[in-house]
Amino acid sequence: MAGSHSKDDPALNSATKKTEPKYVACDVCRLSPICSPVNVGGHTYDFTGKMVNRRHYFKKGELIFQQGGQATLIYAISAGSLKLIADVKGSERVIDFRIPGELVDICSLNEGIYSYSAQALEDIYLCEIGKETLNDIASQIPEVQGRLMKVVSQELTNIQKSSMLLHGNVGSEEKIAAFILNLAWRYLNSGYSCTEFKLNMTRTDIADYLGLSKETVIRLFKKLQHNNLLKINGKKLSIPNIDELQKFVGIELI
Amino acid sequence: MAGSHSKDDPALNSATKKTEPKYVACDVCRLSPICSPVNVGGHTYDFTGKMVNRRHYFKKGELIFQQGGQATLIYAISAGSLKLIADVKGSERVIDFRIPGELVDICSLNEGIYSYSAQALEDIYLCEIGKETLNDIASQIPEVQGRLMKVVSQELTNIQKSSMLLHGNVGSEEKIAAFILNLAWRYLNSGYSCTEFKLNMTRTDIADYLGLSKETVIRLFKKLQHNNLLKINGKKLSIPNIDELQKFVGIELI
DNA sequence: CGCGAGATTGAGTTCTCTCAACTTCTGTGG
DNA sequence: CCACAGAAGTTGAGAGAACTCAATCTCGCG
Repeated sequence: MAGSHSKDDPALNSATKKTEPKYVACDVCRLSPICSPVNVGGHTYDFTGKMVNRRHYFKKGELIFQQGGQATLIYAISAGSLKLIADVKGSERVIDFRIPGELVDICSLNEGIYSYSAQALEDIYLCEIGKETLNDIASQIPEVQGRLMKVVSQELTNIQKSSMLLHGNVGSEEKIAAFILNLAWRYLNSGYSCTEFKLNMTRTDIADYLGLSKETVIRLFKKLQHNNLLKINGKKLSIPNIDELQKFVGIELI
Repeated sequence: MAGSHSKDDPALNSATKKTEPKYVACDVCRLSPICSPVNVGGHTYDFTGKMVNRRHYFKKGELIFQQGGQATLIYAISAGSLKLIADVKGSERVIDFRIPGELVDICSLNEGIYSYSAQALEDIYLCEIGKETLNDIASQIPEVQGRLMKVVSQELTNIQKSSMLLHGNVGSEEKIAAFILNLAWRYLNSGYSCTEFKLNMTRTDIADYLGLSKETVIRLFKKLQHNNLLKINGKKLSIPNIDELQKFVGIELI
């Protein structure tokens, strides 16, 4: 019964076909203020050609950048999703995930090196912006500076909100629910359905991200499903009643 | 044997005497770029008088601002420390702590309302900046805009680093160690000793912040002390070997 | 079709929480 | 300065949650 209508839903289906992925619309991308033309002294300029490399393709499993490497580019996801991972005591730890429309690592703006690695969870397309060029243009054109400011402070708010959500919950069941709610919220921000989307990461990734074992994640998914807070079928997830989920998590996000 | 040299250590002793607290130096404050005079067209202007209210006093336990309230001011701590708390499912949850030199809630820059409350952990002094005025001046003077950008993106990096540190650890013992390491790093950033400082918050606050019970926090403190990673005496804390602690946590921060 | 990664399930162990008693610290009023 | 009350910190014991280990199942891909 499920899946009949999922063929055209980009959230469920991004880049699964090898041919042409569903790119996210530029106007939901967090970088869109930067990519829009600028009006200076009555003339309109488009700087993006100088610094934006659009839709760079990366294969599933490929590393986009590596922890410790020189940070010269800023990435935004056009299609597909990825995970951020860091080496902690010799083993890999999942720091976060990124979905279409989101920035990958805005922190690198004022950091010289990447503090984690980014790995494609599926075939993805990224827009890349040269950090140096962006900073140069921003320092010369106040309008761009202002927009960049908007982008960064919006990102700050998002990170803070996510962190509060995941951090504030004691029980593991609530933690997982909060994780899903956070994802839902982010899909909504990128113009997708917030009640039905695909979990592109493995259970192990989720477990690692939340600091739980994969078995616990599986069992709590089942428990949440039993309590009618989630419906999960493999990687397909849907939220029957988002208000119930929010009540359970204890935070009004959507 | 302890305490003989602690009388003049501001980290150990901020605002414990009722008379005059040890204010943090302006040049370690995260807002100092904003408070410094600006050069415009060959002339030097100091806007701070227009928008900065210096060293506003708050009593221990007092609320600086409240979750849901209108965010009109941005705060930086001049002396003392505070906790950020939010209401989750009817009960109070500790979101984070702030120490001298740090900004209290830079997120409110582009949010209309506070997403949590701030409560003084001891008698504190705060510098307040009017949000509106700051935004106005920033939009008119590129130099200020650029500095504000610097402040915000630095804050973004800090939050991200803290979140990564606390989020990335599986075991509770490592979680607490990471919390202490994070505090140490922040005290260092504010010009204090990173190996010896005071825990101004209660054990319950720490437990709440980390999602543990207060009993577990106490027991794990004891365990960490037994393993020579920490020395704890009431609220006084010292780190015998910070490299050992970092190795234990698995992240090189200092 | 078979391989391998990922997902699932069960059983036993370990860790953390809860509850309750008790001690210590702190601030206030006499 | 002392006594007292309330808050914070500490400790122990039993219950519950999450982890580990191991076996099995499923699905996508070559």
